[in-house]
Amino acid sequence: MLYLKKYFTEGLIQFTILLSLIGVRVDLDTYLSNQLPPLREIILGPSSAYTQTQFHNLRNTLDGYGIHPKSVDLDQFFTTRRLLNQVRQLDRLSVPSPELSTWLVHRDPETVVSAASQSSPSITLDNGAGLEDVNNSETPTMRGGGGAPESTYNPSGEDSTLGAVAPEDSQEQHNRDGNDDLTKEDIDLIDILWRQDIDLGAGREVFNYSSRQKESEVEKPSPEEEERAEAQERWRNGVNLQEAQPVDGETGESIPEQIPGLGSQTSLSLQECLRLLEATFPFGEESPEFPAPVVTAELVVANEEAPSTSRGLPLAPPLDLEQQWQDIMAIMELQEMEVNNTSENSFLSTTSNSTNTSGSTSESGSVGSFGLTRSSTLIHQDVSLHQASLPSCSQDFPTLFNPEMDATSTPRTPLLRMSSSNSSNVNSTFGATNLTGLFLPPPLNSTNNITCTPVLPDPFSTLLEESMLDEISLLDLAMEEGFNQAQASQLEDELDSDSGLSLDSSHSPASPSSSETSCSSAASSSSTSATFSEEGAVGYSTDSESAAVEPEEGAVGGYQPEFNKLCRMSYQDPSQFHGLPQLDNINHNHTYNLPLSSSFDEHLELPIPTGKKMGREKQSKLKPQQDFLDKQSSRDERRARAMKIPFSNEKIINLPVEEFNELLSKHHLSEAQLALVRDIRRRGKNKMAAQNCRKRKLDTIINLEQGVHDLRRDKARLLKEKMEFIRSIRQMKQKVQSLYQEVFTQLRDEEGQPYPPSEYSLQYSADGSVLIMPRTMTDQQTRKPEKKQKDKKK
DNA sequence: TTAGCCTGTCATCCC
DNA sequence: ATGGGATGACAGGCT
Repeated sequence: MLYLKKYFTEGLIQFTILLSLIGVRVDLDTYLSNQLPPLREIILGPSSAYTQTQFHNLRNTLDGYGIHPKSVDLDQFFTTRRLLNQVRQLDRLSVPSPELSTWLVHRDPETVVSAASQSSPSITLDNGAGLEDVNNSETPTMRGGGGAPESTYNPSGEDSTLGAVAPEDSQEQHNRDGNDDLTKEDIDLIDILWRQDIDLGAGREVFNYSSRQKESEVEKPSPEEEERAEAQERWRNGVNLQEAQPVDGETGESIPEQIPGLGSQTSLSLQECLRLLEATFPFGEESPEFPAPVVTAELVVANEEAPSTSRGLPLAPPLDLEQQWQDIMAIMELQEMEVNNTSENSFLSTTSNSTNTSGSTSESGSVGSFGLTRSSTLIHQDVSLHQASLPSCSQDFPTLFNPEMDATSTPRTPLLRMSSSNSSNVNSTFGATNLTGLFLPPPLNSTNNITCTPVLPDPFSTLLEESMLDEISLLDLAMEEGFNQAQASQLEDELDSDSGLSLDSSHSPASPSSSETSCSSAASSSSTSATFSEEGAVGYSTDSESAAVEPEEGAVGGYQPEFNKLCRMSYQDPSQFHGLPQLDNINHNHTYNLPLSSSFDEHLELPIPTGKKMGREKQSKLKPQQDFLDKQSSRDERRARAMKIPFSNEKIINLPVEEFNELLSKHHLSEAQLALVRDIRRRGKNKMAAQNCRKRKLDTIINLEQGVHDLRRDKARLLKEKMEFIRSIRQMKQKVQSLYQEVFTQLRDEEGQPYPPSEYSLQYSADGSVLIMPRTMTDQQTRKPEKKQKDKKK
């Protein structure tokens, strides 16, 4: 029971942490019953996957997670997994560069070439004419990947995938060389951005904070500081933009108190919203002006609570960029599920093409990064850039760079018109492919248009901001619940980085959840071949790994170290393999650490390993290394051989206790031999136990990763819902406000004079009637609860 | 040469 | 008391 408790505790604690971090209350039962069967196994107890004799059955499943992490074909599986993880990482990291390169490509082929070779700083994204000119000639290049003189891009799907990440190689390398924190990407982006500022001759003052950082960057600011700066700037921009909205700053302060539910409730029903609205937005309480949106109020709160942490800036970045992007990415993922309209090829063509272009020289690479990094920093500053990149859907959301998301970026023609340098062009630019339609329900979109100032005309900006604000509110919530910001972020960092897990929820073409698993399963099912070793383990190697074995060595039965790699697992129950069609023809050797002599003497029930089952490297190594082989034989094998143990290590280890004792009684062994045999048995058992233990750990990690992915998705969905509700609330508030104005202006006192709004206001009474009251009275009534709430906050 | 990973082994706890 | 499973820690080999 203890281990069960342990599993439960482990899973529960980690998920509790996750949930607390995310700020989403999730019904665990739902996950246990529906979404996370593996998790259920973890929490409720060890599953069959944890027993040595049954996880073979899982080999047959198509799901990658069905392949047990320590299954015998896991060599192939994890090799594939590692590679795919790398690709996945590249995919994430690369998002920026390819996108930017595309910009250059579209601007002008010759310019691109020159940019690639000379890193021309004269390139400006505001040059609309250039983009227009290239429109006709460039479109086929984007789609087909051919024709572009500077492109060496291979249009094949696989290559395009890899090609798309080619420039990220350096990034990946960089990542590998540096620390492995996820936020490193952001740091890299910032770094590139700064370099681009200089390269393009852009005034540093364009990036208020970044430029200041840049000036001091000669002294090499730490990556953490850079990241903070980035987040800070984004956040401050979010603040400014929010404040720029037609919002009454005075009223904005009271709103958060009025709608406390929003902070702790990430999912509100419409009725709840209405109820909240009614309950918290009494008529006439405030000035007739429209009160500040809730999100703004939350921002204010965050602003007040966030201590200044760096460089005298008053505001600290309340949220993690990576987290931010992942959230949005998850939202996009959600959208992707709703709008399943992909066009990977054209997307990949574009990215790959641009990849090659930007990758031709280092300068061009940095130039290629310009668009993304710049936009990522200037999402709220440079409207034209930002909007211009929106059709591809990736400039604002670099980590969302995802072919599956290409539904939003499929039309290329608008992209070529993205030369608009003012916000008025946005609507025409988006035209039929307006992302708003994908992202927001039409009514909400209209709401957005109503409530947003021209500063924020496009839905992505709003979305991003709101997502950020949601993050803020969630963090606030977390802090209210006992998490301080540092703890929360630290925890998140630990979860995202230190664990070594890729919590990336992106669904790239190399997405682990799909391609990786299918790849591995395919490899294991289609090209597996059974291998047998002296250790008695059954191994599987793919064709690529298969090679001939030296017959004499097989006959000798020497334990081959490399061979061991294919035969890491020892299994006790060969019957588990029966019933698996693709494994029917597999012979099984369940000996374990079989001593050479005994294996020869007893002629175990297993065939001599054939050369086919040996790895290629083995071939090259085995021949000249007969002595080496002996050395590499397991110590127990050698000991058993030396002690002339008359039976195999496999028997020593795997026989049941009764049979084992019987075996010992049959052979008259010396004390030393008996001790050795028992040691061999103990070590063999422990070895398998260790394998299972590690396997279990891996399983847990994988399941947790999946769980995190699911939670992120849920979080994104909830955030999206919340945003929609907020928009609805805004809309309703506006309606209420207009109604209020209309009613108020029509009211007349006994003398037929209108009531001055500064002295009177309308109040809802409990019975639904509307009263006009002097403001002095309403102030007295409303201040009391305000005070109470303020006290509560403290 | 070094770091990271993998595996085997030991010690220990627990059932 | 014994066997054995689970797991942290460590060492050695490999890449």
